[in-house]
Amino acid sequence: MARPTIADIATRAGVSKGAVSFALNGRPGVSDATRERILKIAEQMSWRPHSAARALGASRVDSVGMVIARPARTLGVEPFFAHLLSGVQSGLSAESISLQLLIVEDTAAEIEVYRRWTSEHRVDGVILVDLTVKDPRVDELKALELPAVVIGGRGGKGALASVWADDRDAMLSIVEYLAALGHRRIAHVAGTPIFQHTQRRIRALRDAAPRLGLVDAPSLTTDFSDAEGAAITRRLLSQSERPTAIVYDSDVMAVAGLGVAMEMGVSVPGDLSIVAFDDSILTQLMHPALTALSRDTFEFGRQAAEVLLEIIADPAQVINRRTADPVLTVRESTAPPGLMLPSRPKPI
Amino acid sequence: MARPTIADIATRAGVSKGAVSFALNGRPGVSDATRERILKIAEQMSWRPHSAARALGASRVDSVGMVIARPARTLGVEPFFAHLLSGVQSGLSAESISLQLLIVEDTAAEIEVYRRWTSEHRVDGVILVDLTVKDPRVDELKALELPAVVIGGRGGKGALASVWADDRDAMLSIVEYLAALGHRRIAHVAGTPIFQHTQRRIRALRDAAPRLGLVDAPSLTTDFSDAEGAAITRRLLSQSERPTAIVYDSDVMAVAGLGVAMEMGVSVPGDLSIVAFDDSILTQLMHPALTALSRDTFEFGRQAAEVLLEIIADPAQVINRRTADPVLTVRESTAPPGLMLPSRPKPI
DNA sequence: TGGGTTTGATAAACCGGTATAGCTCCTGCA
DNA sequence: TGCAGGAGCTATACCGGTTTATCAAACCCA
Repeated sequence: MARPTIADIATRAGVSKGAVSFALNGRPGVSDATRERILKIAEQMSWRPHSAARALGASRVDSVGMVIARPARTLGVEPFFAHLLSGVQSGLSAESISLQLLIVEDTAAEIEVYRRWTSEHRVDGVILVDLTVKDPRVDELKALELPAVVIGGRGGKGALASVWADDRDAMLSIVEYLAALGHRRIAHVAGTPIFQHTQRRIRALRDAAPRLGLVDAPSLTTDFSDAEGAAITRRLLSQSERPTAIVYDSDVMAVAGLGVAMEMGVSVPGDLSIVAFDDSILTQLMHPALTALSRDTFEFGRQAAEVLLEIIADPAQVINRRTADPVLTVRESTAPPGLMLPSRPKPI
Repeated sequence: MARPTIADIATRAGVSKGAVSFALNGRPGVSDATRERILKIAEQMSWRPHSAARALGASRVDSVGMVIARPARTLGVEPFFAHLLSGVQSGLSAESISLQLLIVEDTAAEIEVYRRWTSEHRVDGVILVDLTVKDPRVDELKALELPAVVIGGRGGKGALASVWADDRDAMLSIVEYLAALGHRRIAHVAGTPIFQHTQRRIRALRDAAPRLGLVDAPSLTTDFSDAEGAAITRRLLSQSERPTAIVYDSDVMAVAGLGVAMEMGVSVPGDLSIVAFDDSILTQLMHPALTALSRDTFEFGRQAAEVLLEIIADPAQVINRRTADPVLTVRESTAPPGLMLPSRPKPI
């Protein structure tokens, strides 16, 4: 009882292969009665298209790819990718398109993968993350004519399709809140400057500083690691004029920063307010729980998938879709500067 | 300049398609001289096999699948999957086999995916994680005749291939260490009892308790969430006879437990030692840093991929490969019970 | 020197679909 | 009544590889 093919269905229904193909794909060429009959037989024999056969004839593969170029050890901690992935899949599953995921070490390897995928016809399109300034992947993908969607960053003049949230607004919502609390010395422990989103956040803070009357608003870049996050925090808190609030570009760095504050006897949020530019279970596990910017990452992924399918259907168009704005979830790590706290039982 | 096919190579080399196929696949049927010539031309034209065409003729697809059945929100925090994935990929990339990843909500959906993959010929085999007792997936995969490897749990009588580490030994190494420090009241905040590894850990502790002279060694099951981890810890620490050490089945729960201890004024490791049955950046970020059991998850994944490829090559065999034993990484959260600590600057 | 085996290569079938040219009715309209 | 046009279907080519049957030439040994 091997898997049935459309030929089997054809004999059983007493029609030709072509008729079966028409019926199964909802194309004209067969009467409604015949179509009905064929569909029923296909159902009975539990027929499923052989993906390779279909991919060979037509040129679509019903599969899209996503490559993440980061060393594995920095991956798992952030729920970002897990949520993004589920979102992407939920967007794809409607059309029962499958997803190829690859984790590689660097961008060079990533580009190599795109080349291979294209020449082997393994994917119909790809989803890009972590867009850098002057990202070489953009040109490469254009050259390969491989449909692509950029997550989190306008495709720019190069004009790949994109799905993005407004980093600028997000940063503003954080610093405006801190300024409203009375903070004037706000530091920003940023990520790697090669990422476009890092750049946008830095610029947003710099631009807003005068308007909000901030005395000092330095952005200090890091490699996103907990170690550098801690080191920079240590430096900031050792200055004679300490910041009264620090914004971290990731939850991991924020947690590391909190640890440093504790270790130095700086009370949070009494002496220092902390905000994480990314929410996760991590921020909630801490004592005090960290105020964080929550983004709907799942939805982000879902929309990216949706846009990619549209692009694949019609590669001529360029779609730039803006997703819901991130919202600031205020928890226990932010307060007016210098606030005397009612004694909590040993804050940690 | 469309992608070259073997027909193009054949004309250019002045031979038949068949000869080209033989040459490119290193099979006998062509002379060394001709083979050489064909390979050079293929190289020049930068030929790559069309994956669909190859999959159609032969029956392999050069692609394996992995389905993770967990709600997305519990995923990302643990680096487990990220490391596992990279490991799997490193094992596959040698043979340039691609990986299909799917995150679904439950086992029913997972089984549905296996059925679909099989009937659509999308994968040559699959990798299973989170084996439960009486796991329905085992029978299903046998029925589908889909090659499979179980990660972290012997295939059992059902006899799927497997790659496993010794949970029993791992648990023993933890409790023997704690017992050696002098602990006699050790509690175990376990995961979900439906998982085989949870069962094995519980049994290991129960069996070892008398030998180690443990007064009390309860295993309390949870859903692996930080909330339940915290709740159980609260209950344990409210008893008149508190445990002096707690072993947590995951790093997230251990962190939540640490938070509860702090909140209740129980000093760690002075009054309570904490061990996490899984290591990650989380455990290192805490103050005190948590003693944890480190497993080489990457290697785990790599070996699983390796075994899967062997199984695919020869489905008759059953491989059960044991990986390197996990090791206990001692940090700051464990000490002899009742130890007076030299004052640390505000331990958190 | 002749029959049998080995070597190197070819032509053609095949995998399971899709696309298309073409054929046979049937209908409608002049 | 004759014919254009369309609906409904069949036959067949095709996608890009792999595999098999076949065959000619070379080789081997008695």
